[in-house]
Amino acid sequence: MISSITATTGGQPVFRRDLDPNALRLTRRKTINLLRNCKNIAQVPPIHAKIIRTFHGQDAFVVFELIRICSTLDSVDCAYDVFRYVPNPNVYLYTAMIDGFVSSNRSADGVSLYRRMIRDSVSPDNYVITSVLKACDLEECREVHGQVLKLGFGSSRSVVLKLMEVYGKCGDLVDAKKVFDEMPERDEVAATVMINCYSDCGCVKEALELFNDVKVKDTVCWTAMIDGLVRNKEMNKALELFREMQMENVSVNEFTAVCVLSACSDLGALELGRWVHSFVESQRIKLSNFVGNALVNMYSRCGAIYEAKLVFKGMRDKDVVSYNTMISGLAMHGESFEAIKGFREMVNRGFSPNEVTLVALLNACSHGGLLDIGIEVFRSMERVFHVEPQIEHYGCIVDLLGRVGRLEEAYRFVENMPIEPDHIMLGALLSACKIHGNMELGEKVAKRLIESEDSDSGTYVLLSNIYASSGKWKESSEVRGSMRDSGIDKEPGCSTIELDNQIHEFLVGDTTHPEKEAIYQRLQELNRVLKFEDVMFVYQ
DNA sequence: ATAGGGTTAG
Repeated sequence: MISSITATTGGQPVFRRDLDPNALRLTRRKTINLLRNCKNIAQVPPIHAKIIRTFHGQDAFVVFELIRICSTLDSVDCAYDVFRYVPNPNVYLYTAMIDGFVSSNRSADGVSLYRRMIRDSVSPDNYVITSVLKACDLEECREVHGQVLKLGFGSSRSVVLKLMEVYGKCGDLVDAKKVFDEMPERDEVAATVMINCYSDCGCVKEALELFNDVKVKDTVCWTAMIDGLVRNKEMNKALELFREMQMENVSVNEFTAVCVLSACSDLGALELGRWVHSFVESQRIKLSNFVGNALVNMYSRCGAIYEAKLVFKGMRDKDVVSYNTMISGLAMHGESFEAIKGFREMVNRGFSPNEVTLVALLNACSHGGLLDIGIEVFRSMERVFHVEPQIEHYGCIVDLLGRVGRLEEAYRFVENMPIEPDHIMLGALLSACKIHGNMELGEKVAKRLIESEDSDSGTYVLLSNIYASSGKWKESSEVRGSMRDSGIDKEPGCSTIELDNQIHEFLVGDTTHPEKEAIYQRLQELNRVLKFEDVMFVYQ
């Protein structure tokens, strides 16, 4: 990217003499349109060069557009290169730049730019305040809140709504509620934001109470409540609310469909998912990428990989998320080579794989036992795809080594990693130790897990099983005992299954289902089949 | 010229 400069000769800016105000306006219009049509950051530099020639990088309207385009094209550094050479940026430019930082997950840069703006005595408006609030943590939010009151933006609707939202996101329900209560007209929009605050803080009960108090609820309000329930893992309640919504004749849109599909994915509610699919088609709800991706995800996670592929194939403007969803689904179903094929197609079509793509691809390798490919992918992550390996990627490699039985190597890998292992990674290693019968290493890993205090009941159970299977009965029962003492055995395992549009829920040790005898008998049969298949697999 | 309630991948 070319750096914008103020062209000077002997200290004086040079302006093109042949541009009268009308011509300037026309050129500005044309340039902005050119910028808006850019699909790729590579198309921007020639236009930028022209902007420097024509406007000397000083026309706020054009620069504003330039900053926004660079940001939307995932090139916030280019946007900043433009911004930092503007001598006295106005509040519009600050807003665009802060927004750019926020959407690239660079909140700290957004906040410090806002501070610089205040220091440079540029008066904030309600737009820039809502922008910077998105970047704030709790302390910064309080600071901006103070300024808001001092500067008289306390009655700006968008500012107040954003303040509530950020307080909620930061877990400060008290202040969110305070702002809400102080609003002169608490309409359904404000209530929707407050419902989200409750959901963000895990207060489902309060969210539902407020929801029930809202007199006239529109699609957005219903959708927010359904989504809040989904995010808090109250799937059945979410689906119940969805049915209620339709009985109240509130129209369902693509947002609602995506939320419900996400609930179906979690519950494995294939039939309801299919129903939402046909509902989307019959209601002519826009089959956007959001909906398409949610459908692909729902079908894969409900075990219907064929239908997932069908939806995926039918999507015309697939994006990175579409590919990631499909590759993850294929990996989940053990179709490792299909997943790799999907990855190749994605790269060939010019998409840049991101960190999620690489997790999916590594998972595919792991599930297929493709050690060499997996290691190769991991090694090329940074060099070829410019993705810095995160804990999830390291975890995939540990999983991969563990699965193929190279446990010592996996342990060495963990010890040599530049980051600390988390309980998920150690848990994967632990179960690999159990599967491959490496008791010494298993014991070492389990102890490390329990010391880290991040362990769940599963760790204790596995450690106790490891002791039991090597005849160390005393140690085994001691582990069970310390599990009870630590109160960690309280979390009940839960699973659900959908049958004839009914979601059946089962808790660990649950014997309340009317058909429990038939269910447990069938379970035992399945266990025998699985054991047999496992043995066959080993001796193949 | 800008924002202002709800969505997908691990």
